[in-house]
Amino acid sequence: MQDKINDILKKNHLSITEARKKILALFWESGNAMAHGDIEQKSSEEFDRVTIYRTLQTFVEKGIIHTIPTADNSVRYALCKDECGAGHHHDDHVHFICDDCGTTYCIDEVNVPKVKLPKGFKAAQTDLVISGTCNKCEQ
Amino acid sequence: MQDKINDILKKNHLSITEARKKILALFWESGNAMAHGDIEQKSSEEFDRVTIYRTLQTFVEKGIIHTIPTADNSVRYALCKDECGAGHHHDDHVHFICDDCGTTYCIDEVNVPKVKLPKGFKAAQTDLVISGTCNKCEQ
DNA sequence: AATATTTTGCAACAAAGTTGCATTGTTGTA
DNA sequence: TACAACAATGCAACTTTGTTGCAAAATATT
Repeated sequence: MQDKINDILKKNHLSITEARKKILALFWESGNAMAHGDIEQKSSEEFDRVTIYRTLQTFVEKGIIHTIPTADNSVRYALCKDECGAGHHHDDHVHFICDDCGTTYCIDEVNVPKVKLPKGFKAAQTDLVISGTCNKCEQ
Repeated sequence: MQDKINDILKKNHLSITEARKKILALFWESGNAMAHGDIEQKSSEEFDRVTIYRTLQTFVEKGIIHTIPTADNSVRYALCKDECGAGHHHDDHVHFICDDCGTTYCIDEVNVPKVKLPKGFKAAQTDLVISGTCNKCEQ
């Protein structure tokens, strides 16, 4: 996995640093989306808060991760599909946020339907955000 | 309009106060979604920041307004359809956020398609968030 | 290995949101 | 309408979240 991570960083002309390797690895291990706070905790204060902010920002700019809209104000990040292995890039995402445990899932099986917008509106990105109860939290 | 506003507040067992009347009126006048900051500006610092936070929170709890997920971390609020006059309540929303001017539109003409989720996932709310260029910002 | 470039951590700051409590405003009742 | 009960507001202090500039450290380039 370390090789894969190095590849991604090289491909994006980024220096290979401890912080970037660790944070990328965290995304892989978790599988789900993570908020800044999650990363801060999971890296057990190994890196400065500022470094994490800047790393996430860099990753978003390079298209390695993407932000997920949430109704509360917590920004969450997840690996872009490109980097998930599927190998095709697109800007449409379906995400499921569990109201119980807060976990954010990327739902890849579902396609975002094309929406016909009123005249003059041009879509650049479409996010379908579904909240409810996940399969771990249902009784 | 003042009557309508009073009705809504009464119906929800809320005291009729200046702050609530003014903030509800702002939502009507604007037509679009508003962030906390917008409200603070538009009420020209008539009310304490804390009052605005608490009022918005109360309105959300009572189902008078709802939050809109956004990819940046700005929480936005909009009137629920119930209170918009359409008279039917549902938890599915289509919103358009302009990357240029930042305006958030509630797109009512479009229906959120029902999405089939993996086993064990139960949807409570579905938000379709589209970002791009609005009809005022296109050249 | 030495230099150029990039990244990091620190400090200081700005913005956003929260909490407790005394004061004020609103409501229901006599 | 006046009074008591209750709810909402404003203030102050605080926490959390995110940003910026700059020197020190790590990484890349030759």
